Amino acid sequence: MGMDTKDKQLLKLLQQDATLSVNDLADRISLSATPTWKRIQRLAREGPIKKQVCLLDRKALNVNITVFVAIKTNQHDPKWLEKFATNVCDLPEVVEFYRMSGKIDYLLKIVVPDIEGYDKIYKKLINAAALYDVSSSFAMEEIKHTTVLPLDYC
Amino acid sequence: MGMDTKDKQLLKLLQQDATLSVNDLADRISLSATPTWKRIQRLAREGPIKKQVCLLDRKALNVNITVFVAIKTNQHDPKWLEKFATNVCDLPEVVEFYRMSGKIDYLLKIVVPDIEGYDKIYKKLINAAALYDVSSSFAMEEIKHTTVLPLDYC
DNA sequence: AGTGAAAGGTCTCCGCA
DNA sequence: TGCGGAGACCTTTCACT
Repeated sequence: MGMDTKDKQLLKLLQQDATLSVNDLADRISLSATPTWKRIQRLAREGPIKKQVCLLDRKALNVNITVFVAIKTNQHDPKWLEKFATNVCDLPEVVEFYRMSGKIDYLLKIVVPDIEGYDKIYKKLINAAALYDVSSSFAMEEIKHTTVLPLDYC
Repeated sequence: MGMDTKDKQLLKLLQQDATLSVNDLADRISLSATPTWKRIQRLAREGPIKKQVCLLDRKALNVNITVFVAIKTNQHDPKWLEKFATNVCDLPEVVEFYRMSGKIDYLLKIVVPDIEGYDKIYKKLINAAALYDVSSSFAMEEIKHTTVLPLDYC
C-alpha cells in the first residue's frame, strides 16, 4: 500500500502516543479531522497499524528481571517441536520467542520477579523440552526498550 | 500501591486492547463507568500504566529482519561507555539494548529490512564502539512477540 | 469505594468541492 | 483527496450513598 509523508507522520505520532485525539493529529500533520481520521482507519484496516495497547511498567508488576535463554537442540521432529513451541508460548513469562540461525536454535526472552522465579520457568522449559542444551544470560540494565519501529525503510 | 482483582483485570484487558471504552471495561469488570474510570486514572498516574501506543507491523514497515547483536568489550571507561550508549540509543533500528551479566557485555536487538540494512547498522556500531567484539544472530522466525506482561506476580 | 445523571468533547458519517 | 457540520457515542465531573 502506498504511504505518503502524512501517513508516516501519523504513524510516527501514534507509535509514541496513541492517546492523541484525531484533532490533535490533524493539526500536527496540517490536515483537517476527517481526512486524518480516514487515513488512520485505512492504516489500521489494510496498513501497518496492528493494535493499540497500554504498555505497563515491569517494576510495578514485579517482573523486573529480564533473562535471555538460548536453546540448542538436535531434535528436529516437527511434531515434537510444535508441541514444544505451544508449551513455551503458553508461558506468560516468555515475552519473545525466536527460531534462530547459527549455533543457537531458539532464543527466548523471559521476564521474572527474581532468581527463584527464573528457576521455576527454567524447570518448566526443560520439562517442555527435555534433553536440550539451555544457557541463560541475565540483563543487568535495560538501556533502551522501545516499541517504536523505524519508518525510514518504507 | 495496592492492586486488587479488578485493577488486575483492567490491566489485563488494557494490555491487550487499549481501544476498549470505559463502558466496555466497566461491564467486563462488573462495575459502573465512574469507578472504572477512576481506577484507570490511578493506574496511569501512580501505577503500572506507562503509556498507550499503536503497535505497527514490521513487515508493512519493511523491517522484517530481527538481529540480535552480542557485544563484548574490555573497555570500561565510564565516559566512553556513556558515549557509546548514547550513540547506540540514537539508532532507530536498535529497539532493545541491555547491559548483560556473564560473557556478553551488551545485547542489542535490531530490526532491518535486509542483510544490507544490517551491514549498515553493523558498520555504525563498530564505528561507535571501535575495537569491540561483535557477534550477530539472525532470527529466522518470530514465534512469539508480545508486549503483554504477566500479572501473576503482583 | 460505589452509583446515576448531566455536560462537555471526540469520533464518525454525510453531503459537497 | 480534501472540507465542514450534525448526530451519536464516550469521557469526565458532580451530587449523593
